[in-house]
Amino acid sequence: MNKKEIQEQRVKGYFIEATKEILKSEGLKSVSVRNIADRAGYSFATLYNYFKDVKDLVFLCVKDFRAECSEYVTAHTAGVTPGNRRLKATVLAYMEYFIQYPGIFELFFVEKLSEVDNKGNTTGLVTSLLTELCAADWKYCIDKRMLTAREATLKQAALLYSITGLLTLYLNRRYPESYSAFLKQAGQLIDGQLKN
Amino acid sequence: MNKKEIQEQRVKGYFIEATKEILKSEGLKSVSVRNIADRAGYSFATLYNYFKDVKDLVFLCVKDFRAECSEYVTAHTAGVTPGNRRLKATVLAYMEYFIQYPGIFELFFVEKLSEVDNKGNTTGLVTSLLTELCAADWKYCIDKRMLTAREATLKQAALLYSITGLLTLYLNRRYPESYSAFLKQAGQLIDGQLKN
DNA sequence: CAAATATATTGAACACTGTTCAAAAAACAG
DNA sequence: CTGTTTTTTGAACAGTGTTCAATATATTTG
Repeated sequence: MNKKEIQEQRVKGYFIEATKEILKSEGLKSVSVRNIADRAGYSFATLYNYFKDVKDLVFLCVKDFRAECSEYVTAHTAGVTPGNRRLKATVLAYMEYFIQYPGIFELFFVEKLSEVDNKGNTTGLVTSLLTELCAADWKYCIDKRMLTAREATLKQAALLYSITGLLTLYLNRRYPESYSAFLKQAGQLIDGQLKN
Repeated sequence: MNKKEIQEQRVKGYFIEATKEILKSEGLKSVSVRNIADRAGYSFATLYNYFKDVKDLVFLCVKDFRAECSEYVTAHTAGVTPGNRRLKATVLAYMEYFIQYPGIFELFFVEKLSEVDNKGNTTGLVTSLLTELCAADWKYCIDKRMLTAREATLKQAALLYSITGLLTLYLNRRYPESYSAFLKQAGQLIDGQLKN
């Protein structure tokens, strides 16, 4: 039945929305079956009629947050000169988003998936985001003969790993100790990767 | 009394040893108060007479693992030509150690500390390890006029972030998908950072 | 050595976690 | 309204970390 499917999607949406709210406000540590269900207005047991387990539900949020992060970055880099300038602005905005929502960083890069969740393919969604956001500017640099395609691929990978590492250390270990020091490191990192 | 202190350190050692065993074999997910106490031969309640909470105990393992990792790396880079060659070998051995013990990577870079645990200063122990292991070779490169001191500092930081990010993505998201692809990325990353 | 005191160890209890399942409630069909 | 199907639900179970009063073990004292 179509009606059933619509209603099912609606209820699923309530649970997903509740989970996203908790992730953005209190973070991953506060995400629990009872907590989600309370916010969604259902019993905790109802959750299991719509999702096979809580991890399944949690990782369904990745798609939405990916889109939100994408919008955040494009909104904060509108009007910046294409090429290296916008590349740097893009990466900085990307980091800003996760600094603002540490729970989403945890969800994207830290929290273990349940088991073979090849369906959602979280890894692909997560790792392709920065690549996608930078794609136009890498292409710009290649077209302007500032880089070869191979160099761009290498730099893009290096940038993804560096940024992920810096965010990991800052969010989990407060390293560097201050936000200004973090920003300085981020700047040096990006400049270092783009130079030459 | 000195006798009391010796005995206290002994019992503490039993708990720490038990925790380290679990971390190396089953990983962080299997570390629980009851699990540790069972292995140590005590009741779970006894643990709280020696440590303020389980996180306190867990992070006391960092010091030992740091030393172990250090030994692992120096043992696996003995006889390698100093400079860029040994720098690369050092970083690769450093990664190997965490690939071998993913639970220790989690402990070092992921697991949240309880509260202000400034006493143990986990962050310092963790972030200074790679720096320490590479120090002699950076110095070598500077002395040989291959790098300026400032360049070395920048490259050292970039390397720490890249390596941490690559390990994070590989251990938590299986990205890249195979170990051989991971090693290839690691090689490219190190070469890229060391070049020029 | 025996009694009194101090210390160490312990299990019960509490509040949480995720998950399952049979019973109750609601929706739908005839 | 009755009978059937679907949805929702709380009880229950096995886990988690932590606290605390009771017990068992050492140590000191008479």
